Amino acid sequence: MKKKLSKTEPLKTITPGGKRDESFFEAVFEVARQIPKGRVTSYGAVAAALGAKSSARMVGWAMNNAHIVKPKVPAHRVVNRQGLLTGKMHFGDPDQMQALLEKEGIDVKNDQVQDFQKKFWDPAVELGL
DNA sequence: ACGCTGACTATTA
DNA sequence: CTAATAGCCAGCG
Repeated sequence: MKKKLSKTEPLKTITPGGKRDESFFEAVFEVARQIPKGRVTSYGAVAAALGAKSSARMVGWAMNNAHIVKPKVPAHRVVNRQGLLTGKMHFGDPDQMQALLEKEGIDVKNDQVQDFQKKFWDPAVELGL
């Protein structure tokens, strides 16, 4: 992270509070909200469920709005393919993500989810896709 | 309008 | 095993 002087609020096209733009984000948020407590998924899995498996980055980018939109999206349940908490630094407090996961019964060691594959929740399957 | 950056992933060396 | 590279798509200077 070189430097983040961007004071400007990211993304206004989503118009939080006034849902109307059915963008890629809403789809991501919807899926992310379906993640059961005590489960985790990956950006690629969500992207794949949306039909954009190649655009895992867009999912992560959408997550950037997750803590801005309502209702709040459990972005802490979304990790990378390795079960690594890559986005923990975006929660305001890096420890918040891990704390939330552990609170839900997920073991996290060194920013990595233990038994990730066992706790993995695939939206493409669970949602009947 | 062009180029850089990014909460990713898979492939190749 | 780890490191580097390409593909991805949208926002921002």
